[in-house]
Amino acid sequence: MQYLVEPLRNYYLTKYPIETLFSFPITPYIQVCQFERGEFIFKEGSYPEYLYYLVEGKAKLYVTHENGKVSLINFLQAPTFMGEIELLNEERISKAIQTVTKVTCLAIPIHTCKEKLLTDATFLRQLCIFLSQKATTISAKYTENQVYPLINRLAAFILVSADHDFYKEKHTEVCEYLGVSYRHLLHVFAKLCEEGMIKKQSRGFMIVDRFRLQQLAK
Amino acid sequence: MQYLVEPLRNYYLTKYPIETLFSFPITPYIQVCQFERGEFIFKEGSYPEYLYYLVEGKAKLYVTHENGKVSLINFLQAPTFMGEIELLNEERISKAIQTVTKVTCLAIPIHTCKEKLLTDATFLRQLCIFLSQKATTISAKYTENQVYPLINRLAAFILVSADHDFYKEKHTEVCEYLGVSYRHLLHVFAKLCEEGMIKKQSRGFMIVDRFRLQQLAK
DNA sequence: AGAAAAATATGAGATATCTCATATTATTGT
DNA sequence: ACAATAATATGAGATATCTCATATTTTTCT
Repeated sequence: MQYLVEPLRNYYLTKYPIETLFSFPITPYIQVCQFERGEFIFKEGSYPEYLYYLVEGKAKLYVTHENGKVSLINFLQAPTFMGEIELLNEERISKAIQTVTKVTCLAIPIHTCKEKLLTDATFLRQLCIFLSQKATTISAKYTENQVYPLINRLAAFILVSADHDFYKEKHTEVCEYLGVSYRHLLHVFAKLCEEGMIKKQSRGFMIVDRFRLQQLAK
Repeated sequence: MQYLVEPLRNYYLTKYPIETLFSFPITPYIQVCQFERGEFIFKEGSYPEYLYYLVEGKAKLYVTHENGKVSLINFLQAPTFMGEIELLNEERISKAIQTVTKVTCLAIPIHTCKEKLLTDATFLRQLCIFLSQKATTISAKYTENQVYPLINRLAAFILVSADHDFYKEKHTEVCEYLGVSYRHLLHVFAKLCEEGMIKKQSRGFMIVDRFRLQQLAK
């Protein structure tokens, strides 16, 4: 991870104006930082020093269970806060965040800003909206996981993540996200191919029958 | 549902002081209302008129899927807000809330109070804390659902919900809460009995080997 | 460029969970 | 008190999903 200095710092602050989320001038407090692909933004167990606002790149939020299995709770994409739960509850970090691509964040130091933040109605309102949407998304995802078999959820996932009818996500990430074993994920991919809805290519799958895929996804 | 009048209204307002959650005097706006067991507090699809604060009783929050299955997302117990997500996002209600016992709520009319609420830092901060805890609870529940088979989760559930080593929850509710079929829930109860960890009684189960149950629950 | 690590692939067998059918018992409303 | 409704119970068979083992290919690091 590295902190950006001027003029780069200012470039990002201008490109992603964050002041509107606060009722006081936040810019002087903010550091702009970049994480390499694969770096950890938060590790389970520590206390966060910054509240981050992700502006570029993609990261994943996950938890490691006692039995060693990992659940990928969500992919995080701009714009999103990270570390807000710990800010509110003075807790240790219970979920790791690791970048998937190079990531740029605006970092608000908790030590110096906490009091200001927790009494700022503008910020708190934004945070409420953000948190409520997060809760809604997560609970929707998991109730669906529970009620539909993988073939339906995978059809839906292929549709939302394909770009120009071409799907190329990593199986290793997707099986954690959808909460199934790697093996089973491949079984179901094979089935969708057999049924002629998608077709395997060198580095991904081509959607060949969008209509039937949509029906499966419901 | 019925609204309580004085002196009962005042009795509840005194017993459950809610003013501390706001920076302005909220009491004049509040109605106290009671729902009978089994009544709906929210039905999917409508817009809420009140933000409720549950002070007595127990309710369940659930969602009905397109395939007709129902997921019980969470049991709601005092103290908790209901309808806060719709207040923040101006959305239709996407999750039904039905009471499990008789329920008493403090009801804040959205129509008259919305602006005041959404600019009140004290309230917003409380709501942020509430929402973040809700998000944490729900995501913990579902990631566990996904990673542990029912026998482990049921062991844990029996331990937390038993009273003096006696478990007497309704199977019909529990299978929805744990996200499995009724049939499968009973299979696993039978298994725990066979293994001698619990023992069936006329209207519930007695815990007879707490230690092994705890090991299963991990 | 070569070694190490990560991702992909596939088989075989086990098990967790579901669907549907049907019967009995308890609870609730009138 | 009785009818209606909800909850409990159990069997049989299907299927969704997991575990483990192992091989190949691709990507990353030095």
